[in-house]
Amino acid sequence: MTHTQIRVRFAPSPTGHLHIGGARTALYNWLYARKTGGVFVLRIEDTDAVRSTEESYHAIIDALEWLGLDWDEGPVKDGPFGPYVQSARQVLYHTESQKLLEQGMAYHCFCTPDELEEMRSEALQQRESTRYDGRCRNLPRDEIEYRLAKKVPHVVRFRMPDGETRFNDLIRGLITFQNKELDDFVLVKSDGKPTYNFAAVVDDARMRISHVIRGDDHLSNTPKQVLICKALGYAVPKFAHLPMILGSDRTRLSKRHGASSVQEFRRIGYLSDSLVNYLALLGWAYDDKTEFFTRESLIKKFSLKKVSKNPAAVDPNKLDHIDGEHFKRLDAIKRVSLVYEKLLEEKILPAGFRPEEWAGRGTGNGVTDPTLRPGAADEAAYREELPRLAIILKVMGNRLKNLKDVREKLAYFYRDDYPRDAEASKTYLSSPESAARLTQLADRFEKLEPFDRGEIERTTRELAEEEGIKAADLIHPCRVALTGQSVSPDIFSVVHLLGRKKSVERMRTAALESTAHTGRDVGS
RNA sequence: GGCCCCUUCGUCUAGUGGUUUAGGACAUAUGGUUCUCAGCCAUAAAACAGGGGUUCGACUCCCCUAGGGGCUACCA
Repeated sequence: MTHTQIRVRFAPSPTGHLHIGGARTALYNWLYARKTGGVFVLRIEDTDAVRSTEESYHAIIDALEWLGLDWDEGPVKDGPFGPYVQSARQVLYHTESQKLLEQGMAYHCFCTPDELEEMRSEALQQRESTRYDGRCRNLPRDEIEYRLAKKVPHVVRFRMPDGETRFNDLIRGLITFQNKELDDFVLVKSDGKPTYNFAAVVDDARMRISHVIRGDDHLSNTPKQVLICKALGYAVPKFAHLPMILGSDRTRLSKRHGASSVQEFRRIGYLSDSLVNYLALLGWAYDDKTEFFTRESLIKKFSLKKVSKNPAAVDPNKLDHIDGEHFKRLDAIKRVSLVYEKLLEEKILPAGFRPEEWAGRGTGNGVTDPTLRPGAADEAAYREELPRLAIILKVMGNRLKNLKDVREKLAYFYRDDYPRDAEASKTYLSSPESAARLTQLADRFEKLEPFDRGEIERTTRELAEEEGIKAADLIHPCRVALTGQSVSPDIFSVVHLLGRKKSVERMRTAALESTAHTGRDVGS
């Protein structure tokens, strides 16, 4: 075994979804391992029997896989230092705690939770420290044997030595704690399970972890862990404590802050590449310019030395921007299939959607692919719609910045119950003139041959000129009639993509509604 | 309360004693282009928490104060 091999780990507890704070910790560990040619270990810390769930375990595994953070050793992918789930390592914690007990570095404590609670509230009242007072520290040997034999519930506590404990944090430098500030903390709970501090140290040592990279909420636990290491004769790993990630209001991340789990970001439609890129930037920067990174470029550029010390607040705007950058760079095929999936997920694509009804053959719009099989089953719907969707995306251009906006920006291409902006209708569809113009324009579209973008524009401008009005006076009502919004891509392309049938239909409906609203006949 | 950590534009950050009138990005505002929007181009506003030192010189080093965060569980 090489002693220089770098081994890092991500050790989540399966008590909920993977938070973006945890995701960032996992990412930095992964990056460090990949950068140094080291090993990335995944370990599940499920010593809290009450809060750990199978569901959370799967959620975390899924999230890591989605982020592309593959581990070299861990659940699913076994390695030489397994098992990698703490509940399966019970014997080990037991033997290690026995060692400590035998050497007198730990002791049995029979205090009940009630006693401890009393101790604590008393200390609080006297405005004293709430540390354990050590009343079981020096129980007579036979007394201990007796209670143990009688199976009196007990825990194992660490016998805190005098002196001070220091360690050199890779990000924060030398940190010193006075041991008397730490108390005789619990190593083994009364159910026989190890506490976090104990299990983590034992596993880190047995798994040969060389660098512990984790959130800075663990900074205060570190001296305890160093002390356990020393008591057990383990080599002390190097530590790197990452700054915390805060909500946009700079308080601790919680449900109030909207999306905070990887799973939610995924559901909203962020690309995993984007989340990885954004998370990397939360607490780390390569230089004063570069902010677009792929996993590969991050591996090249990442360095623990450049990790910042101060907590970072999540900025949804910046995430959106980064996401847009990645979305923009997607190749066309990939983008089309991602958007198609999103359309399905969002249930925008109605079951049994038939492209030809919208812009299909015979409308002369040239959108359909002649190689497509007619009457295809639903599974083939994708293949059928693909060419049209590709053109929709091309026409949308950079207006569709990400997957997140698919619902809002693409619905009118796929269904008739797309959202309508009341303000837009009021502005462009409420006058008698607009109804009349829509009708005139629809009449022309009905007869237009060929029905392509160029002809659509030509006839629209022609009508405007004949009527002595600006083209915009035709364009705006038409846009609202077709899309329900006052913003859209190039309107002639939209008419073309929607097809003659749908376009004319929507324009006539809008004209009718407009007439109904004004309450009188607007015929010539 | 005790201990530990942190403090550059609204946000993420660059900056490691002089090259700085403190740079970039997001967001914001204004103008140009256009059928709207987006985009693109140009421009603007925006920060070294406060106070003491050290030094010829401090955003950079030290101390204090303030603010924020963490730990102080038989949670992790």
